[in-house]
Amino acid sequence: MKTKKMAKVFKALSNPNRLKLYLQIVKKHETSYKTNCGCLISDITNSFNIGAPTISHHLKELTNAELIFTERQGKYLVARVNEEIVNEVKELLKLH
Amino acid sequence: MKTKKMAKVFKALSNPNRLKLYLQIVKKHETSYKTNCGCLISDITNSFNIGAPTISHHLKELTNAELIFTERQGKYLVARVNEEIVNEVKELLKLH
DNA sequence: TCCACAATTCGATAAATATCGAAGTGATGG
DNA sequence: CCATCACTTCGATATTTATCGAATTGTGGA
Repeated sequence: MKTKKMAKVFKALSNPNRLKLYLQIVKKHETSYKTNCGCLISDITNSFNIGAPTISHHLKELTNAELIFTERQGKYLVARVNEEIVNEVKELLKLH
Repeated sequence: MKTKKMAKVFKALSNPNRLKLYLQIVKKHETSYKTNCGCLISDITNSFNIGAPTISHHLKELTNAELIFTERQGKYLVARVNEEIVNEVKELLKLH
């Protein structure tokens, strides 16, 4: 069932704060594209007016929907965009 | 705030049944593209195993997110896809 | 070793939502 | 007219969810 998986992706993007979070990760991802160094979450956290537990929760949702990958680098958490799934979304929304 | 509007669109697509509903409308839309005759809801309703009130609710959500337009034609309700907003979504998800 | 910092887990709560059945509306065909 | 059909509205309910503060874990630097 592809719709179910896609619905999950849309749900992950359906909260304004979480969408903003995702877009930030995308943006950082682009900025650091050559080095592929990913995106430090702590940088983002400070620019949001929601608490760290909530950020953590949102990241888990994004990860669960396979929109991002996260990886621990020592003290910090690094996020990377999964471009594959974005392409699936665009494919689904293709109009003729 | 564009993210808020887009989050609403994603929320509208975040329920599996509602996504399926939307995709059906898209499909019918394509089928009847030349005649631009839109999509009869009652046709769709019968192929879903959820009640009419729920369908009605979902249609309102899709309309509210501006993903579709609906129009009454006598006894029936006709739905049309708003291609404009799909393009906005694709624009937002554009990776570089 | 201990402190400060980044992030997670836990428990709680208020708000949103998907779905239903029953009742209501409005158009059509007999 | 009246019955039927397509859809909507209403009221209820169970589930999900966004967010918080407090406590916890784990890492690196002093």
